[in-house]
Amino acid sequence: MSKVKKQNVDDLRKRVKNIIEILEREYPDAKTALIHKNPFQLLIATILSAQCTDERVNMVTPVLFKQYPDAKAFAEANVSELEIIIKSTGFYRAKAKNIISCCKALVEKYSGKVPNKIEDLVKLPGVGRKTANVVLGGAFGIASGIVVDTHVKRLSERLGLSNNTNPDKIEEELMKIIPKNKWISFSDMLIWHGRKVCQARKPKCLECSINSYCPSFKNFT
DNA sequence: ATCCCGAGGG
DNA sequence: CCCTCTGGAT
Repeated sequence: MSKVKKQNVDDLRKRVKNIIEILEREYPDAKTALIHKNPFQLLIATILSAQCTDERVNMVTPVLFKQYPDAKAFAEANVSELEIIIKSTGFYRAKAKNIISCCKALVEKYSGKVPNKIEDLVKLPGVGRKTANVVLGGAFGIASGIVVDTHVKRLSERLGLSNNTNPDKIEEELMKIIPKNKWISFSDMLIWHGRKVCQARKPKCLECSINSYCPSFKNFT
């Protein structure tokens, strides 16, 4: 690694440390917005959350889990009945298909229990790194990586923490500059901040608590 | 019109 | 790398 690059990484680490300190005060109980601590329910809720708000996911999950309490029940579910229940979360056909095949795999390979290793989770149908990291962090408390969703992606770019567009590359870069004990809370804080302040369209830069650390501040004011 | 706590497939 | 899948909120 070149000297210049190492210096950049050190600067980034310092800047991230300050950003994290401010956000921790602003969002003291940053944790997953999906209300399920149970690994299985968190997994299903996270699959449902693609391109859809957590409020809407939390709207359907009570009836969903009453109807299908475990992986076995989902594995044997009727596709169109499942589709009707999750319709309001969008992408419902793909999600229903993914959830059923995911649960079939859980029943066959893991006797219905959610594995706690990222290599295993990512192999499940419909589960990518984002979903896997949410489940590992939210339900198992394991910092196996960093959740990169559209909010984390957008804020990382605006804050100058990563120049990449590929979520896997962004995760890789973030892991280098963020202390491991902040991996789980970091994404949640960015997601909260991304929804409340640093929105995609009209970011509220003037009321942003970390604007002095943001290279994009001038672009929006 | 445009965006939302994505993943699979070409 | 791109595209598609979907309803709902703003």
